[in-house]
Amino acid sequence: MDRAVTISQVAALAGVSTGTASKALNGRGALRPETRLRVQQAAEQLGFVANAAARSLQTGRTYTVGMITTDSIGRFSIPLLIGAEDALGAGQMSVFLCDARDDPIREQYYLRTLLSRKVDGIIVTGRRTQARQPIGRDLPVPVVYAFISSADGRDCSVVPDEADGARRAIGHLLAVGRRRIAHVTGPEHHHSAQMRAAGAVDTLAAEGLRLATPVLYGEWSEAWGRQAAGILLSTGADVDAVFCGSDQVARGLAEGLRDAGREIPRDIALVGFDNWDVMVDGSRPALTSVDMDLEGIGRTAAEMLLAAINGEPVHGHQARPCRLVPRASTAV
Amino acid sequence: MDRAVTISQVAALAGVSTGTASKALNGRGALRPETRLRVQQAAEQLGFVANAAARSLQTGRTYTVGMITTDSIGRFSIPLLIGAEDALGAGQMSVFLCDARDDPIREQYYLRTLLSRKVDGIIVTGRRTQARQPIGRDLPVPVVYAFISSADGRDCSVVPDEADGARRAIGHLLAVGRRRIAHVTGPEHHHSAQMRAAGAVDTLAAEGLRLATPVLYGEWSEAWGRQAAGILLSTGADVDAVFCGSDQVARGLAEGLRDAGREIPRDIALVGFDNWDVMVDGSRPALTSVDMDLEGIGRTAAEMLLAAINGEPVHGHQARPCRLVPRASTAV
DNA sequence: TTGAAAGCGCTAACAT
DNA sequence: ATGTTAGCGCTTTCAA
Repeated sequence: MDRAVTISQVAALAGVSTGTASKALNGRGALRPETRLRVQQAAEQLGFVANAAARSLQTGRTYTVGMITTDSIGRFSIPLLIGAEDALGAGQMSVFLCDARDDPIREQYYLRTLLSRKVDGIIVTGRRTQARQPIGRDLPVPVVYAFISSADGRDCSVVPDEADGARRAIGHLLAVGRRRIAHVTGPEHHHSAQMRAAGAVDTLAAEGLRLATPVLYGEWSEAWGRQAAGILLSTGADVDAVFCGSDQVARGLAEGLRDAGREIPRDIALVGFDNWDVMVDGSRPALTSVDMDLEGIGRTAAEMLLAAINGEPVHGHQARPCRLVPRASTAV
Repeated sequence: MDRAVTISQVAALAGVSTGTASKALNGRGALRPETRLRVQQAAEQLGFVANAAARSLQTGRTYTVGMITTDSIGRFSIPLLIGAEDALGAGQMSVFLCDARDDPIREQYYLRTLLSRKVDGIIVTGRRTQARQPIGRDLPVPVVYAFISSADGRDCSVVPDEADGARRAIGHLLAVGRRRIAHVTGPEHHHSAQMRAAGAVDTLAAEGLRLATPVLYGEWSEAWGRQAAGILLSTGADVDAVFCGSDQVARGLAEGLRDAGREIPRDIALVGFDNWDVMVDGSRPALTSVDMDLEGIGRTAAEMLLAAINGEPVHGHQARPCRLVPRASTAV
C-alpha cells in the first residue's frame, strides 16, 4: 500500500531525464541502445507501471471502452461481453461494465460517468433484439449497438439475422424430409418471436408450403412448451416436425411429447433456437438448435467500435447470419 | 466527436477563475450562492463533464475498482458481479471487468493493467470455491476474494458456507420426516462436492443417522443425475430422499426417478444445490434447493473492499450462510 | 543522443 | 468571497 513508482524515479535511477526515460520506455525517439536498456532495467528494478491517468491526460486516449447493458446482465450479455472483451483485449483496451437494469435513469447516469472517464467508445447491449432509442445524441465518442439495435438507422448496430436462423431451421427440417411443420414460440408481441415466425413462414412459402398449424404463441418457458405439446396433439394435425422459438420451449415440448408417447425424432423432429448448452444437452434426445453466434456479434461490434475510434466509422445495421447445429432431435 | 468542454471554459463563461469554478462545481469552499449558481448554469449550458483522469491525477483516487474473474465469466460470476456492482454503484465507483479465462498469464497481465489504471481496489472471483494462490504480493491496493478464497488466510475472502448449505438441506429433509437419505453429487476431487458431502454426513451423524448409501460421486450434469437414479434404485436401498450436490444433478435424478415410476416427493423427496432458476423451475416437480446468495457475497465483498479502501481492512475468511428454498419436491 | 520545459485538466493551498 | 499558483505524472516539442 505504499506510494507508486513514478517515471522520474526511474529516470533518476537510470541517470537520465524524465523525457529520455519516457522515450526509452515507449520505444520512441532516437536513443542509444545502451541508454534504453539502462532505463528499462531501472523500471524493472523499481517495478514501475505507468500511470494511465497521467498518460491519457496528455494523449487524449484512455484505451478504455464502456459497455452498457440496458437490461440486466445475463445469459445473452455474457457471450456478447466475452466476444467484445476478446476483440478489445487484443488491442489492449479495458472494459468498463455498466449494468443499467432496464432503468433509463441508471443508463443516463452511466453514460455520464463513461463520458467523464473519457472512454474511447461505448458498446450498448441488451437482451432483446428490438430497436431502441439511441442512448444519446451527438456524443463525443463513437457508439456501437450489439444484439439490440438503435432506432436510428445511421447508428452502427450489429444484430443477429433471426429470420436467417428460422430459414436454416426450416431448411434443415425440409432437408431431413419433414413437411408438416408446426411453430411454437414466445409472446406474439416479442420482436424475436415475430422475426423467427416470419422467417419460418416465408421459407415454407418459398417451397410452396405452409405451417401445419397456426403459430402457437406463448411464453419463453419450458412450462409453455409442455403445455403446447398437449395443444398440438389435440388439434389432430398430423405434425412431423416442430420448430421452436427457443430452446426452453423446445425442451418443454420434447418432454410433453415424450409423456404423450411420441418418439423424437422418429415421430416428430424438433429444432430449438439459441443453442443454449444446458437446454440442448439436457433435452432428450439432444436438441438441434440455431446458434446466433453472440460471441461473434460481440467481437464484431467491438471491431467496428475500434474502427470508428480510428476514424473509420461503419454506419447502419449489420445483420449477421446464424448457424444451425444439428443433433439427435433431427437425426435421420 | 468535438473537443470536450473544460472547466476553464465554464469559468470563462461564468466570469470566474477556474479555482472558483472547481469549488462551485464540487460544493467546496465558501462561495456566494449566486456565484455558485452562475457557474453551475454555465456548466449545464456547455454540457461540462469533468475529466476523471485529470481529477484522479490530482487526488490520487480513481473511484474505480477492478474485478478479475479467474476462470471464464459465467453463471456464477454474474450474480457476484451484479452484487458487487450494486454495492459499488451506490458509492459511485466504476468497475473494470477482466476475464482471465483460467490463464495465469492473462491474469497477471490484467493485474498489471489494473495497477497502471490505478484502481482503488481489486475483487478476485472464480467459479470454484477452492482456495487459490493470492493474485499478488504486497500490492499497492487492497484485494478482496469473492466466492473463491485466497490460500493466504490473512487475505480477505468472502465465501459461501457450503457445509451450512448441506446442513440446511439435510435438516429440511429430516424435518419433513425423511430418514433414509442418499447423496448424489459431482466429482470426488471437487472442493464443493467434498464440503457439501461432509456437511451432509456430519448433520446426519449429529442425529445419530448415516447416509442410506455411500456418497455417489459423478459429474455436475443432468446425464449423471439420470444415471444415478438407476444406480440408486438398483442398490435396493430403501431411500426416501436424495440430497443432490447441484440442481443439474437433481433435475437429472428427478427425470430418472420419474422414468422408473417413482413419484416425487411422495416416494422420494429431492433437494438440489445452487437454486438455479432454469433448473429448479424446469424440474418436475419444482425443486427445493440451497441458495448460496451469490449476489450477497458479491455485495459483501465489495463492501469489504470499500472498507479497506477507506483504511479499515477486514482480514480472513468470511463464510456466509446459505438459504434453503423449499418447493414442491419436498412438500409434505 | 539527450535535456529542459511546457502543458494536458483539474484541485487545493495560499493570497488577496 | 474569489483569484493566483503550483503541481499531480506523463508526453512531446524544441534546444543543446
